[in-house]
Amino acid sequence: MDARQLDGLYARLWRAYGPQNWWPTTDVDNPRFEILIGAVLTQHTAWTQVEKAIATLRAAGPMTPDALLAYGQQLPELIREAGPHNIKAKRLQTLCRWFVDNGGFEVLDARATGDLRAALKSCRGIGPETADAILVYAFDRPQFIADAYAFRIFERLGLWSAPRHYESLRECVEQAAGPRDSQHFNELHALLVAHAKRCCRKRVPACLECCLYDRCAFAASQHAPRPGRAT
DNA sequence: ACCCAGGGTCATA
DNA sequence: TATGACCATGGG
Repeated sequence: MDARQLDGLYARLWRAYGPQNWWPTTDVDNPRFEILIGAVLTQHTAWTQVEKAIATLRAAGPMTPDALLAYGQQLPELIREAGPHNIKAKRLQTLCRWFVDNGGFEVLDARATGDLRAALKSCRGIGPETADAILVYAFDRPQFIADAYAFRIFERLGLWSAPRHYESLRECVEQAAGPRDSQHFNELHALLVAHAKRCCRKRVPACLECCLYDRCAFAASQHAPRPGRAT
């Protein structure tokens, strides 16, 4: 994967889907903290479910780390609709404890990206992808989020064939992208998710409605035609 | 009745 | 290091 291929993909995604305005938040007072919560809640869980859990949390009280910690053992019930809620309640409270103990945004904003990333990952339940999502959307750091959608799309475009190792794809894309603004990675990830949801579903292995085919919004793409298909 | 979702951890071998 | 089980609710 080189810069031309990556830029070409980005341009086609942008043309097809336009600005995604991520990360979606509902809290006008402290949207940044809500991103941390949403990043944990959305682990292996549909975003529609996360919205419900966040709405329940907001109805219960302020979305602050202290409030979430104070819920104690009743936090799981408040986020019940977000998939594995018992585990996620613990992860949220671990993250809240870390956030408070490390001085909140005021202090965290001053830390170098690599250091901040390592600190986030030291929390149980915060893996590489969740850490990068938080870095991009809550801390405006330029990181590529190498999620399952990214692997699926890059594989189907012939831009990735190695094993699905998170750091490998992240480094490869960041290398190809070159020096970029956080907004670029913000939009790139959101566009990949938008495209995956629209026409790269998991159960369509041949990618019949994906960008390799004329019927898709990506039809004008410049990548090589599919083998066995008329040019 | 399945498969899947904006993952991560832990126990095995 | 590399799989598999597990979490657990709701939509397609």
